[in-house]
Amino acid sequence: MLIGQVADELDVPTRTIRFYERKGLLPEPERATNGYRIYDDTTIARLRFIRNAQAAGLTLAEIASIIHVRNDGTAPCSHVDTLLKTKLGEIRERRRQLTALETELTQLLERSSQLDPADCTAGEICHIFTPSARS
Amino acid sequence: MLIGQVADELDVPTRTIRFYERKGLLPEPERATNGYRIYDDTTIARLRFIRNAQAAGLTLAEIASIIHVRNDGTAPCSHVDTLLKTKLGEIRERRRQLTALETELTQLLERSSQLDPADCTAGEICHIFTPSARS
DNA sequence: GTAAAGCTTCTCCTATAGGAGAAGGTCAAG
DNA sequence: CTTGACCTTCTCCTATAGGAGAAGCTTTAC
Repeated sequence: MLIGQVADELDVPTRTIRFYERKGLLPEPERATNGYRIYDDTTIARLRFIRNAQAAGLTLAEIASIIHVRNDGTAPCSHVDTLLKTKLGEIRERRRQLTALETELTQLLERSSQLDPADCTAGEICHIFTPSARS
Repeated sequence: MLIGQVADELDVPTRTIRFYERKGLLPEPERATNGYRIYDDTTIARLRFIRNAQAAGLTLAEIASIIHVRNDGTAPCSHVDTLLKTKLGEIRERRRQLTALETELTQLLERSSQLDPADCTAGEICHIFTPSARS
């Protein structure tokens, strides 16, 4: 298959396939005599794997690390397990931050609804952000 | 004050102050005869404002837009209010996504704990991500 | 035979918020 | 008079996941 056919089948831009190759996510493909890349079904499977891993929130660098372990001849399962656990921790932490930010924003909006723009001076730019002195 | 003093007072790198100036977040300061930037307390206030707005999750571009409105002579309160509401929506959406991702990851990890690495074949890279056929 | 579509490589660009280093001018203290 | 600390501008680099365009082959179709 040529790159365009692979691209069509998976609905991925050809640019992305070359990009993955540069990043080490796809092996260097064979070339036809004219220099065109030639792929087989293993590439399709590989691209599907990448997509699944991305859906789990892994970055391309992390996905690449999985592939490298596999290329070393080892089943990357335990590595994947570690990655997923770490990722889960990151997501929970990020979610905690967003929750805090949501609270903060809600308070600012509440505050905003009670302030009069006429009281907003140039020096503070906008008094919605000015820490209130109320104890 | 010279840039280093401002930097020390707010615990911000001097590079960041120049960076904000380039981005239009700080006005071009006066210069001493030797070319050094000279600041007064309004700059300190401005930097505090930027920090508060950043803490509310606004990007520097959004903060710049607030400052521009203020520079046009208008109280930016309603603009800020709109920005904050939009931001709140974004945060909620992002949080929803993260929640979904957390569920997905939890399931993958559950799955991982039940799979045997010995069954993981090279073609699929790692079978943890292989969609299970179980109905 | 020519036009369109597909392929190749090259380089730069996007947004985000700065960080890093180079090369040089300036200023205060010893 | 020199050293160290401070300031100046310039340019490139970080991570993320590609997107965009240029210039040039090749292949397919009419």
